[in-house]
Amino acid sequence: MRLATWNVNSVRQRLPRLLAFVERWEPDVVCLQETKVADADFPSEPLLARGYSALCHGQAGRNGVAIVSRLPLEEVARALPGSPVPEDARVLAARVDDITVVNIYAVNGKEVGDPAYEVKLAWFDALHAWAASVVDPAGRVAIAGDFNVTPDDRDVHDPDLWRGRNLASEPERTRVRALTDVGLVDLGRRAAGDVVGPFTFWDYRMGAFHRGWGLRIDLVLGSALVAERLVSVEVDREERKPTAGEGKPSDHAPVIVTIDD
DNA sequence: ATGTCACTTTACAAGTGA
Repeated sequence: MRLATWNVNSVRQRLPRLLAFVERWEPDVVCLQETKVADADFPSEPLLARGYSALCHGQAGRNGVAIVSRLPLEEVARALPGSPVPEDARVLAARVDDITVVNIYAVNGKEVGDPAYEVKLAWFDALHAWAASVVDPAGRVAIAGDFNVTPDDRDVHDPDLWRGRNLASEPERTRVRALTDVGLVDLGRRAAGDVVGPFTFWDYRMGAFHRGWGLRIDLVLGSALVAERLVSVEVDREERKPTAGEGKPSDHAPVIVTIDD
């Protein structure tokens, strides 16, 4: 199975690139974040024409997640129990083949000290509690999405600059470690080994992509039975370039995970 | 560190969230 995750920053703005992406990679499943569209306005038809159905949990203008698949999808959940922001569309889970795919768009947190940062930590606590009760350690589970956290300093272009700041602070990293302690493996890090990156996000401002100022915040966590079948994890870095396709790029690059069937 | 982008609104500019 080929499973991708991509924060598209508006699925309608990114539609030509999304269609080109599925034709280029032929993924079985794509988890999208920041679709920024109500379910009724999700662009299902051009995806259906390419053999992909979509399950969406959206809202107008902000947040929004969707799972796009060429394999049958069976919805498992569309809410995070105990979320401090229950009105936000941030979670969607579905059964695909023999894998439970959980698509998440984590709270950004703005900056350490901001009330939104405390909401972020509480949101991860709710995710951990839910995962600990729902994720069957003996089952096949993948939690994919925009975590808005760099798991450690290898995931940051300049650790000294980022030390202690939102996206790199210790309390958020502790929350992500709590998820891996449930028995989930960070597949991107396992595939890459002990190197810097590969990054998946570059801010739109300051020419961050051109300057290499990236972060690895788009992750796929897999249960043991998924991790043992891991073949590869790739980042479609080309897709972040303004010249890579029609229209402007998202500030995130897609991550593509291949798992042996 | 913030040189941009996408969205919204009693809309033709400014605020917001990232």
